[in-house]
Amino acid sequence: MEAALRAIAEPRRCEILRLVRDDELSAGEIASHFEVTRPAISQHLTVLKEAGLVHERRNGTRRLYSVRPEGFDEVKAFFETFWDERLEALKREAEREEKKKRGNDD
Amino acid sequence: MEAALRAIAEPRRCEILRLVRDDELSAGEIASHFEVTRPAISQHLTVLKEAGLVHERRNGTRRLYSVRPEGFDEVKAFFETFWDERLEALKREAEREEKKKRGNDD
DNA sequence: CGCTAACGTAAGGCTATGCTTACATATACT
DNA sequence: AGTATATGTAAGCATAGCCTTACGTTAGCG
Repeated sequence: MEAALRAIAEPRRCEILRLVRDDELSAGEIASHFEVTRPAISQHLTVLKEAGLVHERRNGTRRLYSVRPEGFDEVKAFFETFWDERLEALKREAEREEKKKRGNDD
Repeated sequence: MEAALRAIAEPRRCEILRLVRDDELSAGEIASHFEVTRPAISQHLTVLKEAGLVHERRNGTRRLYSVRPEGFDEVKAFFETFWDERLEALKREAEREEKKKRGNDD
């Protein structure tokens, strides 16, 4: 999870994700969209892959990258549960208040 | 947006967000939950505040922090539109394919 | 006022990270 | 086998980020 968030938080990687979101692109094609050198992009791709956000498929000497939706699902789930737990906590609090009120009616 | 993602991606800040998600806590109360020094937490709180993820309310000499749901909404919206745009792109691609197929029936 | 409590801010150290220039690897093609 | 193409990996540098200690600031209280 944390790896995925850190990976997405980097602007260049976020841009790469946009590129491979719609099309499956080779490392070279991806790199051609940026000003930085090819190795820099290669390193970003490694980070994204290890974070589970992209999928790598080899075809001959080329490596084709595409977005991996399951990785994003994980992040989305994090945000969902974050608020679910909040609601749970608020509900428990409300019940506690209710009980207190009934116990010693101040 | 990017600021919010970077802010959340940091483990300590993520933990802080969990703390102030359910309760409004003072800077000192938040700091007491961690091993690191109080100034370190203060700096994290500044980052979270500038990212729009927490709200600061002053009460006397204390500063009370609580989560700011709108900040999270922004991040959630990012993920939503990310996939919406993807679907749009896929749809356009499909239509292009369809047209091509009809044009020269190979 | 002077003092204390609860903070934020500044300056500096250390590590992580993003980038670059080499270099290594691996697949295809002749 | 020998060369070219597409790519990852290594080493090193510069900057950003997290932490600590020291100091500034603001609100309450005698």
